[in-house]
Amino acid sequence: MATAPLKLMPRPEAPTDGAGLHPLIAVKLWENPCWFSFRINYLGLHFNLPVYGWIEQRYGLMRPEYVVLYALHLRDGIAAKDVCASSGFPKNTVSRAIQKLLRRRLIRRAPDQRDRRSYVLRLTAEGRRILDESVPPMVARERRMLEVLSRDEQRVLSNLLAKLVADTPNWPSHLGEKEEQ
Amino acid sequence: MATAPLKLMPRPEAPTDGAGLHPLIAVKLWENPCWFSFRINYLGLHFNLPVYGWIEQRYGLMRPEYVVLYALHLRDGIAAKDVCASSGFPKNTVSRAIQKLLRRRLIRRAPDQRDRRSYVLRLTAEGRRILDESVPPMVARERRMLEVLSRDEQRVLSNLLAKLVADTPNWPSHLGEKEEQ
DNA sequence: TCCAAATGGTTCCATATGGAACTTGACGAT
DNA sequence: ATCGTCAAGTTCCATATGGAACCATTTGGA
Repeated sequence: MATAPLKLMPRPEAPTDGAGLHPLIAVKLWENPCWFSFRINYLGLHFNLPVYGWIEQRYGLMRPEYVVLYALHLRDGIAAKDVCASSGFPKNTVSRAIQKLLRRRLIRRAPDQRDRRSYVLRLTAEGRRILDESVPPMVARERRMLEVLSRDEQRVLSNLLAKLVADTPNWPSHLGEKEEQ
Repeated sequence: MATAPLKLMPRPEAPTDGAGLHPLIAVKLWENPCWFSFRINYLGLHFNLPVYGWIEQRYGLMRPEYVVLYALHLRDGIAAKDVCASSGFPKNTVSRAIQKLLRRRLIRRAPDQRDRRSYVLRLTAEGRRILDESVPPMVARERRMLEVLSRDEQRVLSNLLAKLVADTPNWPSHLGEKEEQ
């Protein structure tokens, strides 16, 4: 039982910032009981929209397809179920994405020896090429987003967000559950 | 020109946490050049999925519809364009959401005197009732998510995220732009 | 050992979603 | 005044998306 969280996060400092902010965005930012989820979602949007828009019109890859590709970039040899678990996409969406990537020869797959229902996915050279080309702009975008924060602030933010992510397995999956599903 | 951001955020402490984490999630968390956007998106997911799932099956309201409702909860008398600007939904989606809310008498609207293309949106008593009922569980969810953080950590996190949101108007809207669209 | 339940992946289908074109009104310049 | 441009909202349409049912395999209990 932690101490009760704050009722509402107050405007931290003089709003010298927030100059060009749309009035309703300012309201959602400063007078919102759900300040956390709004900020998270809003920031996510400002990454996803430009990044996945760019990827789609440059490579003709939908978001789920690129998500699969990117996951393989981090760990070659994973299975569809891993992509589902780590991305939150439903398995049919991931399945379809994989089909399209196979047809375009950006990945290949082999039956998993340990579990014959499953497949081991791997990047092809062409798939790797696309990633080598597209990841740097993504990273650049992120850096641009974080640019207002000092290096120390970035470190602190990283730690706090990591703490939250690491705690997600303990969160109830539905609303109104009495904890412990 | 700020100092160059960190190449990669290192695992901050001994991974005493991260116990029940799926291996690929751990990888995306600790070995990801785009650590920020992953964490943001992942956390957003763990709010949106349960919350909007609950709202849909309880009230039959889709996400865009509830977003409109919630915006009116924060500021009565806004217009559709404000919801678009602050939520990131395209205007046709918001338009449709408003139609459905009108038909269900959860909101009403009047022509805007200053601009006769536009409408002033307001909650009805029934709309307000739904909000009074549904907002507390949402807030509870958020609190549950933030529970691992101390009150001070929550305050710091709030400030850092607010800084970022306040800076969004300065971000280029497309990838690969040479700053300053 | 065998059967029920769970799991990885695919297919089917209904629909929510967003791009593009359109209508009406505002607004600035000449 | 009048025209061209832009903005607010709506409608149309093609499609990406996710729920549900399905098959094949694995798992774990009795």
